[in-house]
Amino acid sequence: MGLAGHEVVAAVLQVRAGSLQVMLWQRGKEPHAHRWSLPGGGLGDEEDVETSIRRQLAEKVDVRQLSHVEQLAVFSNPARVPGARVIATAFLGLVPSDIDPVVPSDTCWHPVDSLPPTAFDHEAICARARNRLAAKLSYTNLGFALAPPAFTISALRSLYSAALGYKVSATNLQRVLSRRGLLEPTGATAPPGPAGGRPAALFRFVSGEMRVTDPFAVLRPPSTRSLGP
Amino acid sequence: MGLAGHEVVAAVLQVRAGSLQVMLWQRGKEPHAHRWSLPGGGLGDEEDVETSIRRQLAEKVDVRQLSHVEQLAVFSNPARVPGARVIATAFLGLVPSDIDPVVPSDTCWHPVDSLPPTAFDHEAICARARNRLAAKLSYTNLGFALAPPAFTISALRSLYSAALGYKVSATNLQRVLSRRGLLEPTGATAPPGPAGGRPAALFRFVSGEMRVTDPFAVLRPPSTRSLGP
DNA sequence: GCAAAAGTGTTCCATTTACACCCATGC
DNA sequence: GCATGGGTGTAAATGGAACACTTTTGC
Repeated sequence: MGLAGHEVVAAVLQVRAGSLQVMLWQRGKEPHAHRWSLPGGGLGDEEDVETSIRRQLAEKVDVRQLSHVEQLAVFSNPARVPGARVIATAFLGLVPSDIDPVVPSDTCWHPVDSLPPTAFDHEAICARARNRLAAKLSYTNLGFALAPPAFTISALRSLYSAALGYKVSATNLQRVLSRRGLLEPTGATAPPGPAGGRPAALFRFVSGEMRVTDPFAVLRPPSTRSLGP
Repeated sequence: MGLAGHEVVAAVLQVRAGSLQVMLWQRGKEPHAHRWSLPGGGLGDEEDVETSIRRQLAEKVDVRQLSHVEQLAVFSNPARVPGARVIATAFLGLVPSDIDPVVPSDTCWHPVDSLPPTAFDHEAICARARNRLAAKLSYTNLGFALAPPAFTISALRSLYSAALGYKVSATNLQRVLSRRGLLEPTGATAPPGPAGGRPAALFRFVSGEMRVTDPFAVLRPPSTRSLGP
């Protein structure tokens, strides 16, 4: 194993059954036996932290279809884990809602709203992940990482509502994302439900790479003429 | 020294002489002799990364008056430094424009626009620091960390212009910051210059702690009545 | 009085929200 | 036909940008 005293962990989030959930595994041994823990582990000699967390998620829990991975922060409190000192680089990982990864028997998903007893500082890491996701949904195209390849606007609305924690209007969601050029219609439609109703058009995200779409909320650079240096 | 293979470094930024500058020291020895480097060093046994970078800045370069410190990211490319592997937690540090820290003779300030040859990945870290500062000036009260205890609006305008890299209007700057409740008049005024002119009122920032002031650019929660879950 | 710098009032514009209305389908 | 969900048109509100105008000083 590579660098001693350093680990990488990830809060992998997905919207499942209408709520935002995080993947946790239950520890079998001390310390913190039976508590729930984020996946992760040591850093290899030849890998950077992002490569490492992707490898470990793929090896340990078969999460290969991450639609987005980004660094959150370093957690370095000397007492964060008992025993020899370990500092952690924490990541946010996202999985589209149509994927159901095969996970080991000690691993399952938990709503971020009601976490079971967690190990170490993993609750704080989950909270950080959640906040980062909510913030970026507002000013980037990160919705692509929660959504399947094609979706109706109302399906997208549920994803955003679950991730943000409050109801989002389908009308305005479509308008905002369309005006920013993030959505395009696939041309196909979804069949209506048993109760009838107009068939919903299917959309896709134009890009699968994260991009900032609302860079300057205020204090924009002057628009037309230069005001000088 | 504490944890092997891990260091903390900081891009300390300050607006000096109308431009945004970063504090760098010139390396005397290999590797990367004569190149310019960010201050930092190893992590002690009993300190977390933020405590560590604050200690090192205070010890090595007498920067005790940091108005703001925040984590940027971990830089972990296995080849980022020659020899034994070292990963770095990078910080952004800010110093108010009225402070002139005493720095060692090998250390000086450089405009972030025209950096000298830098060591390792320190140029990328500077770029990250700069971008973070510019972004947070727009949606937080972080201006307090660049400004002296009391200042005129046009002085504040220069600070924002230097940090953002483009001209900011004094009129709108005052309006935006006042509406958000970030500024308050001290009651005093600054004397006009030799050419005359109306004396400028002095202002201060209400808070010296960073706070997000513009949390939802779009996709706000519904305003009045709840739409249900 | 005049120039210079500071501050305010007003208008304009972009964007988002809210809501009413129209559309397409199953029964 | 009518209930049900989907989509659009449109008005209202928000908030920032631009710019003209007033205020206060030095000379």
